[in-house]
Amino acid sequence: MPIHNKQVAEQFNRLADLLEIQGANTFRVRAYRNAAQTVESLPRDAQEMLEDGEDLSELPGIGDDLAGKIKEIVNNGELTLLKETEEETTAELGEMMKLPGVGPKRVKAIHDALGVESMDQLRAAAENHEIRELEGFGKKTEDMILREIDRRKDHTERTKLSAVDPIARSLENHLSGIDGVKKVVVAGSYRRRKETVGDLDILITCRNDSPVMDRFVGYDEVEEVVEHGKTRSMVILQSGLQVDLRVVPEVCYGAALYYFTGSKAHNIAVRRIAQGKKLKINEYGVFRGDDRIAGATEEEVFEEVGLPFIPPELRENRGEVEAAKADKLPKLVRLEDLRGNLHAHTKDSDGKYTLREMAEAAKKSGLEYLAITDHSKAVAAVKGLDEKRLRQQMERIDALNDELGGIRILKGIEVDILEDGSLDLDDDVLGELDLVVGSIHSKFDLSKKKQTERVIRAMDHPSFHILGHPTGRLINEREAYEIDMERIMDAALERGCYMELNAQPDRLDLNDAHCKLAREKGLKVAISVDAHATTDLEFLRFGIDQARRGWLEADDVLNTRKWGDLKRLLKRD
DNA sequence: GCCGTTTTCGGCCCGACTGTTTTCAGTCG
Repeated sequence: MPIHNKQVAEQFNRLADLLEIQGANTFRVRAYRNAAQTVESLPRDAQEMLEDGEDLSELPGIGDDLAGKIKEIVNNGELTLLKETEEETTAELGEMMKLPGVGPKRVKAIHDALGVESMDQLRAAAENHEIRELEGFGKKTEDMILREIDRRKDHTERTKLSAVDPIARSLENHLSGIDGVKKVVVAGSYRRRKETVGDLDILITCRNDSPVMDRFVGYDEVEEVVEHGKTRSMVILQSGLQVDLRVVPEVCYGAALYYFTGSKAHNIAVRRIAQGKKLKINEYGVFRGDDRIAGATEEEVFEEVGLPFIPPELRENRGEVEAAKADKLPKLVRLEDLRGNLHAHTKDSDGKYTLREMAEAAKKSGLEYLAITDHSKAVAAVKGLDEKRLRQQMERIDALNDELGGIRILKGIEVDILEDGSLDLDDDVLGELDLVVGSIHSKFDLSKKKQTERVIRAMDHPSFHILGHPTGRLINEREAYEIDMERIMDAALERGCYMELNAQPDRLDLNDAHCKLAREKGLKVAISVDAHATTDLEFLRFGIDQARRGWLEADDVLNTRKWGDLKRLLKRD
């Protein structure tokens, strides 16, 4: 049975929760949490790596013990230590710790004093006012526990970056307009442009007499004020999103921005380097002894630590600190580097606009080329094109290219990869196209081996160029299908095929780790919006965000090239 | 439990806010 990294990470996290309740060494607990994070962000399953004979103890934060435990989970599906700990401590206590305001000490106190072992019992104890009687607890804590139990159900998921973007922007506007406010910036995973965001961390600088904190907690969209302090406040918006606001002195702005941008793992790695130079970094600055020697800007902070500026998107402790030390940071691709888009639909299949409308929108947005890639006939539900309709569309594209100046429309298709790996259209017509994107839209549940071979067989086709949305995942909705990404990438390299980074904010597929893997292999990636409407062209920026998180440079991206150069790259022999 | 240009033992980030305290513990980020 395949065991995925997510399951390994889950077991480590559960174990960490329970150990914490038992009062285990906090650093031991942290070691499990760090390991969970490391494993989850690997581009390949640990199971595969083990099968290939790789030594997992070489991974950062994984020693002999944890490597052995990963092996145990992969081989047995479960971890003996976790099972034992769950028996000693009751598995559901770990769930209680996820309630905001309830940590290991309080769970243990409630459990020991009242015998509470489940969420239902916790609610009953709170409703019977048993909790407020405990030492160290009171009415407010009891009320909070009840409130958080109710909120828990609809508050578990992280929010997609694209959904958070407009919320963050209107908050920024609101705060910028308040009297005395100088700088406003959203830090955290939002600034790192992570595909999903847990909460918003906003930093501001302002005059001492600015009413910004009161105006923040009084913002229209605020549903609940969790904290309201002088330098820090926290609210929950009607959308369910949590927002933290911090007021920082101007001399500390850079240090605070750096600190609150994270990630935590990255910050710790850099702080270690600082320690080696007898420096201390915190949100107030870089200190030598009691002297603040930097802090007003992020650049200053990096300079004092002796590192070049590391772009926020890279700050995940995935090798960027080592790369910075060696002065080998990538020069990340930018939105303005993109010259074209290689995946777009029209009304001929499931797009919302005509060929001409899509072409004009692309031209207006400054693109030099746009590939029209409607669905093929297998996707009958969206009237996918057969050979005849595709040829008609190709003629219309030729005519449009003669008429329109300033943009080139490429004749393409998003052809279905059928279950056996064959393509859904005749070889002849595929050979006449400028661009063939091949995608999977059916049979998501094949075994990993079959799914992988299906895709490789599709890439054997001499007209195949780019694998569309390579894992099929939909963020928060559908898991990736089982596929051996490393084999797929190696096969693509051998055949002269490429990967798509689908920039639809619901997809962002390839993910960041896969992009990094592609780059390491020297496999180029197309950043494509998969546009179904003229307005979708805007989504290219989400693709760029993800590409940057995946360390991609302009040269690693197919569509940073002029059409003439791209055409040569697409030529297979 | 991890890790090593202070190292194989003894560190591992630390400050703000809240609620419960009457000087601080717990939690969070």
